Amino acid sequence: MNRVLTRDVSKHIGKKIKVSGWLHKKRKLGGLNFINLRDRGGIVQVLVEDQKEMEKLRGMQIGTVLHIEGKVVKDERAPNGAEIHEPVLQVEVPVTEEPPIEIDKPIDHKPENLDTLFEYRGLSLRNLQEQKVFKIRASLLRYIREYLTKNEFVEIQTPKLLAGATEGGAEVFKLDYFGQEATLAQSPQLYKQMLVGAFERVFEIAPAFRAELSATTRHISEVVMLDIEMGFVKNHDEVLDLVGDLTIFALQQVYEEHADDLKSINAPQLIVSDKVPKFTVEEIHELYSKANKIDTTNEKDLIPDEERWICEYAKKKHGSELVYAIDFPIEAMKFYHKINPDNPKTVLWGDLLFRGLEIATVPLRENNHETLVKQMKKASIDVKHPGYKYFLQAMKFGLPTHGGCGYGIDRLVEKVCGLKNVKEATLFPRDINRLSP
RNA sequence: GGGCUCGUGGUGUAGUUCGGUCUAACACGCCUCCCUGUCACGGAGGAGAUCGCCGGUUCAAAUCCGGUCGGGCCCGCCA
Repeated sequence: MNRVLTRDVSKHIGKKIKVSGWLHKKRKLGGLNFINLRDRGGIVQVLVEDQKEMEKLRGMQIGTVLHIEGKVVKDERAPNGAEIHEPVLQVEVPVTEEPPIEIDKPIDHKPENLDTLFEYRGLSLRNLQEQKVFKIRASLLRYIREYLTKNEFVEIQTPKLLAGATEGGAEVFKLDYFGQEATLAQSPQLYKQMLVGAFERVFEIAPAFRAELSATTRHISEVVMLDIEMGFVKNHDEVLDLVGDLTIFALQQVYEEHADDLKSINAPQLIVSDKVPKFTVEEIHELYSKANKIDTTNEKDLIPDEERWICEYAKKKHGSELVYAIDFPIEAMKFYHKINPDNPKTVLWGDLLFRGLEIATVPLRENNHETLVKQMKKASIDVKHPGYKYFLQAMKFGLPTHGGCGYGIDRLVEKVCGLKNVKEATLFPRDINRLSP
């Protein structure tokens, strides 16, 4: 007999079917017993009246792998209007050990208890509520791919084992590579720029490794980044708008497809407008300083509280939970950024913020070989180092005006699902204290 | 790198302020039994913790002190 998925059971009323899955819940009421069976499609209720059949489940814990044959009966009292009667149970994998955490009820996500959640991650993901986050994550990535592919971006994969650091700034992991020192890529930055010379438009969804000693709710040491790079752009706004439109599209699609899931995990309602509103860093400093009586006008970057504040501001005044901070001061620039020709104290660089958190950086690149070399020397970078040599080679042989983004997928999922810690949006998070599971 | 916090059965917590009736309580889970419409089922009973670890103070330590290990949060930095 062919297997029927639990979500399709109600289509077989009156027929005998077979379902396979995991024992999810036992409710014994004496002569009448209910068990729930979980498979990839959800849950089905099985009514077990035969004591001999029920005996097969004595000592069997949640997670026991079962095959059940029985008759589908329509009944208003059953969770989906139908359930399985007169079942014959076959235990494929008996589970006799009590699960260390509960998986049939919502799992506590208090910060101090997240460690337990991750210690038993393989089991906690069997919880239906936990799974929703990762189904939503998968859908987000699907819609992002869909949008970019439609706009003629080529999906690429760049090496993660590198001969040197790709950028300044973030700390990198060092490792032994056949006797030579190698690093783990903290971003595909220079590779994706090189590939603009070949494909014009590229994107990559891949892990990036950050060795920073940051223990906060928004840092993990292995992150999944969406990197986009596009050539022949007219100006910075074109790049900002593409990344903004992409985000609005993916969010709207996911909120439509997963409306029930998002509601059940208490995700906030989505508020977005047609375009992501933009504020210069200077404007944000002024607005924030005025509203909060704290002077941030001398900060080179936004402080975390400003990021939260401007998001609230944009939501109230512009009906958008997405907001751009643009024109960062030159003190914070990286060597490959393009200085703003209209205001040389600033860089053509925007940060995309969502629900109080920086989720992407969206700059324009310096594509003049000579200017770039100057900027690298100013940043004390060895232009002959193998980590930069080939990047400069591509630059020398013609890269058009281009820009793109580094986009934190984990952070996006966190905020979409209304979670409080980026680790909760990651299947197996890596942080300064955790390298397994 | 800096600062602040927490550690009690399998899980989540109470108790720690002010040491003593803590012989450590509650909920969930687990075990046995009862229960014919449960769906966070209900009821009766039961097992399970030397209170992270080491040392100190004291007649007496889950509780106070020191060290150590393991978490969490914030800042810096970043996605």
